[in-house]
Amino acid sequence: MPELPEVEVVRTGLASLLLGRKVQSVTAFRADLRYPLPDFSPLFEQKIHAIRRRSKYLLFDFTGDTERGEFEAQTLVWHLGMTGQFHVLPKATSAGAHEHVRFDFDDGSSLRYRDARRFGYAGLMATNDWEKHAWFKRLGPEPLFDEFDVACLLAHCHGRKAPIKTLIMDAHVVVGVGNIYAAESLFLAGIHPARAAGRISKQRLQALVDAIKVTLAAAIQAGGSSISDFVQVDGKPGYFAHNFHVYGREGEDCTHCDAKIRRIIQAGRSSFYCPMCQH
DNA sequence: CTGAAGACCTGCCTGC
DNA sequence: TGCAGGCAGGTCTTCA
Repeated sequence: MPELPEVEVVRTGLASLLLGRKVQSVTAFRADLRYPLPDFSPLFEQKIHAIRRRSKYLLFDFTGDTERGEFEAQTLVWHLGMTGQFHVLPKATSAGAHEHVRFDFDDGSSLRYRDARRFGYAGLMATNDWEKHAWFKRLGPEPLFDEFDVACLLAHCHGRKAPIKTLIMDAHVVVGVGNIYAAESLFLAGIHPARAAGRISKQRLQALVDAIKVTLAAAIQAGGSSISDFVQVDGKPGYFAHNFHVYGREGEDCTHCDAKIRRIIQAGRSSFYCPMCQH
């Protein structure tokens, strides 16, 4: 399901429903997803006081403050993989297909995690040092922050023969750019996805930085992409798919010229581009 | 170090 | 209708 915009839309939806909720119980219906699930028992009686995002990870911050006493504040880290979904439903609602974990709260609601392919994963870590965890310590900048700029991208591209598309999808370079938005950003910037990263001018890399920011921001604004099974927390679909210029449009007309959109395989993934507009 | 390929797992669509 | 094959948004590991 998710690239950065989808995760951000899920984060907003969950925050609107779950802040201040106290955990009554957590049930895991299996021992692992991609990795073994953590022991959730430290979260018992704790309240969610913030829901944040870093890269494509959701971070649920708990208070550490319960009737049993004070505990070190914990952060529940969750990655949705390809098909993970969170839904907030009344406790009485029966489990759906592929529902692997549920959190029951004090107000009668429950948070359900569903994930058909089980590429998702979760971890529980101390709030004051989650950034030191292996999942985070080598991540690149957030694409929508000022820290991601042309100087940063240029430094990673220098001397690299790897295709630019592979490079912008590398989380050590910049986080959150997945297969869909990489394709869309490269189209906007007029850069061919197979072009060697080290052979692109600073000016064109600047255009790419701008295109990534514009593309991701527009997708968040639109409520995420409705590709396949992406749904928001309340079950409504995202709408960004209606705005795709190249992704999933092999053989169709380019939106800017008379050429047909092409598909190639890079690093085992489909890449879509316009042979006239991108070089 | 770099870059490519395979691995994880299930569902859905296409074509025979 | 049934079934094989290809494909899917992400990351991590392995190999040359």
